[in-house]
Amino acid sequence: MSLKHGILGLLSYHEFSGYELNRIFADSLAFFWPAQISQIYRELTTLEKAGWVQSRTIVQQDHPNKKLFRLTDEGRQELTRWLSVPKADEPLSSKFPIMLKTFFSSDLSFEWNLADLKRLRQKYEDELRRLRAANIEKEFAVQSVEIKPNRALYWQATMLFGQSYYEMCMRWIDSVVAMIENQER
Amino acid sequence: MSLKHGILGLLSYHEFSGYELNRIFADSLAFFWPAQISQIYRELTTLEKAGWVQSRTIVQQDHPNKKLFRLTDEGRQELTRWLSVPKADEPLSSKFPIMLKTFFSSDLSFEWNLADLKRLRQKYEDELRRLRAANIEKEFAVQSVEIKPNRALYWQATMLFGQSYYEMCMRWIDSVVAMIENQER
DNA sequence: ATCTGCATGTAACACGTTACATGATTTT
DNA sequence: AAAATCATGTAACGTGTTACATGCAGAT
Repeated sequence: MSLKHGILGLLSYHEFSGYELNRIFADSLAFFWPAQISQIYRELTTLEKAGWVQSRTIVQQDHPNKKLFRLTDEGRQELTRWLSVPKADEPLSSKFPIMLKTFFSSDLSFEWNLADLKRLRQKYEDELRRLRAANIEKEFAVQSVEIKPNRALYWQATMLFGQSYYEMCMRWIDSVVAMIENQER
Repeated sequence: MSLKHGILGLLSYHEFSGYELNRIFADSLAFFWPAQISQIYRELTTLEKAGWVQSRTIVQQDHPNKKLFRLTDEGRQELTRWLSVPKADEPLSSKFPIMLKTFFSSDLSFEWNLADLKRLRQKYEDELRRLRAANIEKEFAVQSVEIKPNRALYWQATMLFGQSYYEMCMRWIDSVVAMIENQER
């Protein structure tokens, strides 16, 4: 029930095509809301049927034509309604595939699990570096979105979450490695 | 692609009915893999068609009959195959609905957001308490699952993750509250 | 009397993923 | 010459959610 609202949120900043929305998702929202471009296109048609967005076609000569979507008044109302639902009412935790595997990891050897966790730690480290280097404000500026200080504040808050999350995951791996090494003796 | 494997994993411990599997999911795996009972039933029929599990019906007099599922050799192979795929190959981050909302929170007032974050913090605190009080080993013992020390080790690892996650979320809220209060002045 | 627990499921819908199709332009 | 970028989408399948149906036993 939320890719729809992510799209409404972005369209509340500016008019975008499906293709542009996909870029923004990949650049700025992917950490907490990965999205496929095909799904974005589908949701856009659903949103238009619902009357929450409206499209107009821009004819281009050097590139294929594009369809720009803008938020309608009803769409803006729906966005505000969604935002007004307390965060505490959302399901707190989603799915953590890595934990599901960890839960059943006793089937494999200690050595294998230690090596596997090491690789995973490296991947978290890489992702953390990528996140720290990311610059949402710049990316939005490229898309000619106005950077109001309040907006930037909440963008930064989500970036902070991403970094805290990866750091926590790395500390968790260190603890588990210690637990395994203790058990081994 | 993973509820299937969660079920295979549990059936590698012991024979269970759909109803029992649902209990175990709710008691022990819900934090990192919430599951609906209707979906569990559906996956069980899919798994049986695939030849990964096999059922037998237990006739009962005081209660409705029940269908116990056991892992086949092919099922065990599939479980091992899945476990052997490096964790680093899994998608690192899933969806965080709370972050999606946070990202677009500039539409609402500082006061509203502060109050909303406060409520959310309380909810994390409650969940953390619940998790700390949970005792997977006991719950499995009730289901007559053998508690091998290696199993218990990885169960604990996932519990540790849950706790670290909630603690991190609470610290994150504290930081964001401070950010908002700084901006306000 | 009403609710909870035991036990199994179906149906409809919503959301997510993967693969495929098209075709010009621009960069490597 | 090959790959990436711009741009839109469809089809099929897989996964997840919500609502509904059934019915007995035991506890409040």
